[in-house]
Amino acid sequence: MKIATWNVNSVRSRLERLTNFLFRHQPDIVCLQELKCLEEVFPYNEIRAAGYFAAVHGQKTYNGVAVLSREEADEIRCGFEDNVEDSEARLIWARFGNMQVISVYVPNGSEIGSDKWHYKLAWLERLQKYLIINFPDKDSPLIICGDTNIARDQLDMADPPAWENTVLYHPDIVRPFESILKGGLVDVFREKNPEGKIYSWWDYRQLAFPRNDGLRLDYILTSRPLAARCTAAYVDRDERKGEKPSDHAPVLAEFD
DNA sequence: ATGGTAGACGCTCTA
Repeated sequence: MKIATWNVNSVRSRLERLTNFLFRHQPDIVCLQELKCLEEVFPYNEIRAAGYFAAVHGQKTYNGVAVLSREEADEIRCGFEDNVEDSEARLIWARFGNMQVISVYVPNGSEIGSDKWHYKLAWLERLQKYLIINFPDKDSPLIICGDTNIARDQLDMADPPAWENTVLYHPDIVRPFESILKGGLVDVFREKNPEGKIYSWWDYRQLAFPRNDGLRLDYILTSRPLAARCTAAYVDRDERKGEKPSDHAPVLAEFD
């Protein structure tokens, strides 16, 4: 089983890249973030022609998440369903038999102390609560993929001092993220690449990609029994090259 | 403190 996660930065402007990616890798599941479109204009036909079903939680201009799959999901749910008023499409859950897959797009946070920063902190608390309430069986097959907008530690940053106390690396977000992991999830990329210094995002500006001045912001997290069956995890850097790349490269993991 | 780039939308916001 092959799983991928990719912040595509607009699914419509990245459609040809995405279908080529699907053809090249033949993943079973792909979690997408930053669709930047409503469900009614999501390119279902092209994705279906590429051999995939799509569970979509869309939003105009911003955010938007999806789960693409070879087999159609048995059940789909959007958002935390926690009665908090929230118009941002940042989480979708899909069930395939007893396996559950979640695509997440954690808020960026803009600037420390800003309204968006406080929204990010609150969102992470809601995510933690959501996981505790909805996934009490820590041994059931669960996969959470997405752009967390969080680097865990120095191994996830090319230039750690540059990111100290920014919205992408700050104790107030690293702490809850580590707490979520301790709740029974494994960062399978880290497990397979303990030496770190491999990134999934590079700013479009200042030649960040050619200088490999990146961060690892995109994660594949799984429950422990699934993680034990992970055979490989890697970043497809080629997708950050060439014409019109997303600023994120896909992260992939394979399971026996 | 600013600006560098990209995408969607509509002359600005978000990342």
